[in-house]
Amino acid sequence: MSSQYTFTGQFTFSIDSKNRINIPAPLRKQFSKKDKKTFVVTRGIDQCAWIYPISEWNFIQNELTQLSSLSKTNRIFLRNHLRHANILKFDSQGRFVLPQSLINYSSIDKDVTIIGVLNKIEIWNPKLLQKADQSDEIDDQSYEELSERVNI
Amino acid sequence: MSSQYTFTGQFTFSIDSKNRINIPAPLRKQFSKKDKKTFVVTRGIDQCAWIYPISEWNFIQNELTQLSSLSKTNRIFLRNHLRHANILKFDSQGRFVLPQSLINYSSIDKDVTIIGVLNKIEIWNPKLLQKADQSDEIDDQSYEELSERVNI
DNA sequence: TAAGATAAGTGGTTAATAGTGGGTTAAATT
DNA sequence: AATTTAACCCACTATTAACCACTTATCTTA
Repeated sequence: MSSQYTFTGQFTFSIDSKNRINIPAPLRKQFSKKDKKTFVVTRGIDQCAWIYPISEWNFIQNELTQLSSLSKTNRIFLRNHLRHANILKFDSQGRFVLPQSLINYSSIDKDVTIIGVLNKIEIWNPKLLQKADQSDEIDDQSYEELSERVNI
Repeated sequence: MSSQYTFTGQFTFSIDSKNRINIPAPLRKQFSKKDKKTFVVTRGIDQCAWIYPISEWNFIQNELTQLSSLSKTNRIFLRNHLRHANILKFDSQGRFVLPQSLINYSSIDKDVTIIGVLNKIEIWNPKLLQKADQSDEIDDQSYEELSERVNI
């Protein structure tokens, strides 16, 4: 099953004095009626926050139940991915308050860069994203491997 | 599956004070009804912007959904390819506004050269395209390799 | 070939929406 | 009860998107 969400694009907004962040309108508009402005914010694997519409999150949760807790890797993975998940809604203006723990985790200060990555939305400190841009290069070998899976 | 689009030709237009670019009528006319004037503009691999009709883009996007975000290479790849993708429509006159980030990326100033390249349309700064023409030559060896894949 | 008609490219104006800031009330916590 | 926190509402401004208008080019038909 593939996602109904296809978030794309990049936006730089500011976080206000009440820790509210506006979801860019083009992304917000994609939210289906059934998801009712409800989503999950959690830690990204990189130093950013991830947002999943609730139906996407439920789907991921389903996959996670397949992982046996007998494996240590699985236990750690499950713990770290579930404990930081917050179920939230955005308000009538399309904003939500980013929990302090995630502000700390992703070192967010005043400005945030919001990017659409298919089934999720990422919230970054612009400077950290820029740094990641520079350091995270894909080597030729990896490109070769990707080219066998994706035809662009 | 092969594309329904076969864009060809070259056109030089101007970008106006509101960053609008006109899609040349011969290219525009090819847009199918189901795509409803909707397309994606994103970074080209060379220093230009790429336009995909939405159905073409969806096909690419489908392949991208197969990549798990647990892989670091995948995360970087997905981020960098999706963040610059803007879903747009052209207006009743057949124009669209080129996002500032892409204007910067492709160093577009006043005039643009628009060329059809099968399933996508490329937007260039005329000077850069000319420069690419001169420097990007295909050597005999590469032509030999191509000849085994394409029968012209 | 000329004239009219149609379409294409370009420019500007107006109306709607998006982003941002702040205040008020309700809820929760201590 | 007092203080803090969160939800809700209202308002301002800048940007964007829809609309209208004009000029140039192309096509058609007499």
